[in-house]
Amino acid sequence: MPRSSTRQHIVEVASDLFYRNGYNRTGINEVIAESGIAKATLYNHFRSKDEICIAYLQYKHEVFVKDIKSYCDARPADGRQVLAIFDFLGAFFQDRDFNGCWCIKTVAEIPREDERIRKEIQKQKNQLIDFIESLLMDIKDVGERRNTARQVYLLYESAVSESHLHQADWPITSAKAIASKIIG
Amino acid sequence: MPRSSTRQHIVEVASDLFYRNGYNRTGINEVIAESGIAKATLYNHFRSKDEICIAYLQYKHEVFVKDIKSYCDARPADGRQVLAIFDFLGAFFQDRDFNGCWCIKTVAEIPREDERIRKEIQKQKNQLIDFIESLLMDIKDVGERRNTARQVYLLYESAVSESHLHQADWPITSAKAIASKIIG
DNA sequence: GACAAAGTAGACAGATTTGTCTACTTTGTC
DNA sequence: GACAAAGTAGACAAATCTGTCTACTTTGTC
Repeated sequence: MPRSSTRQHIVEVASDLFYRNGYNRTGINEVIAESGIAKATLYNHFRSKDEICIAYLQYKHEVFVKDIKSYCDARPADGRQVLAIFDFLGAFFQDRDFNGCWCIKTVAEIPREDERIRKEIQKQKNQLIDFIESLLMDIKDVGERRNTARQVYLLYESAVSESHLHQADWPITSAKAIASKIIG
Repeated sequence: MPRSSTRQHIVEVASDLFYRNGYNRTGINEVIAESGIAKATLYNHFRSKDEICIAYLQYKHEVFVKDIKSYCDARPADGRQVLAIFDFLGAFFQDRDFNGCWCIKTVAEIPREDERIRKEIQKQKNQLIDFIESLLMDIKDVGERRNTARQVYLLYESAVSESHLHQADWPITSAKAIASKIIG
C-alpha cells in the first residue's frame, strides 16, 4: 500500500471508531487492530493520538461538505433551496451509522484548554454558516443574509443534536418548519 | 457530617468536576481528593462511578429547574413570558462556570448502549419541554401548543450548545429573535 | 539482485483507571 | 463509658492507556 493511502486508511478506520464509540473510549490499540497495521506504522504517520483526532475531524468535515453540497446543488436554486439541508439530514438520520455531530461529541470529550481542536471545530462550523449563506443569495441585504444564515444554522445544529438525543425525527421536521417560516 | 449531607457533598463536588472537566476525564481519586473524604466512604454511598453520574445529572437538573422556574415566574404571564428562558441563559452564559449542556456533554461520553443514562437525559429534556409548554398557556389549541413548545425547546438547546461552542452570545440573541417571531 | 523505504509484531515502560479490602479512628447515642 | 455506625488512609489487584523501541520482513525502484 502506498504511503498516502496507508495514512488515509488509518484516518478512515479511526474516524469510524471515534465517531461510533467516542474519542476517549477508543484506544490506539483498537485502531491498529481494526486497521490491520502495526503500531509503529501508525506512529510513523501521526505524532500522537491528538493528531489523529484532528485528521478525523477534517476527514468527516470534508466528506460532509462534499455530500451536502452535491445534495443541495440538485435542488432548484429558488429561494427555498436552503431547506434541502434538512432533507439531507433526514436521510443521514435514517442511516444506521448516524450518531449525532462529531464536533459536539469531540468538544465534549477534550479538555477545555485544548485550543487546537476547539479552533478546528469553530472553523468547520463557520464554513457551514458560509455554505448556508451561499444558498440564501436571494436575500440581497448582506447583513440580513448573514443573520438569516446564522438562524438557519442554529436550527440545523439543533436538529442534528436533538434527533440523535431523542432518537426521533421530529426535531428535523420541526426545525425545517421554523426555517421555512424564517426564509418567508 | 450526617450521612445524607456526606452523600450530597460528594454529589456536589463530583458535579463540579464532571461538568468542568468531563466525566471520563475526572477520576474517582480526584473526586475524593477534592471532597476530602475517603475512598471507602464514597463507595459506601455509591455502588459505582456510573451511579455518581446519574446523581450528577439529577442534581444539575434539579438546580436548573428550580432556577429557571423562579427566573421566569418573576416575569409577567403575558404571551411573551417564555422568552425569559433566553434571558436566563444569557445570564448563565456570563457565568464563568458556564460550560454548555451537561446532558449533551455526558451523552457524548458514554457508550451508545448505556440506556440508563440516555433515558435519564431524555426524561430531563422532556421535562424541559413540559416546562416551556406551561409558559405557553395563551395557546389554546393543545396540539399547536405542544408543537410550539418543541420549537422553542429546539431553539433553546441550540442557543446553549452554540454559545458554548463559539464562545459568543450571538446564538442566544439569534435564537431568542426566532422564538419571538414564532410566538407572534 | 541490490538497496532503501515502509511495514510488522509485539515487548515494554510508565502512567492511569476503577473498585476492594484491611486496620484504624472518630462520632453520636444510650 | 460502652457500642455501633460512619469515616479515614492508603495498599493493592487488575485492567486500562499512550507512546517507544528492537529486530525482522516485505515492497518498489534502479
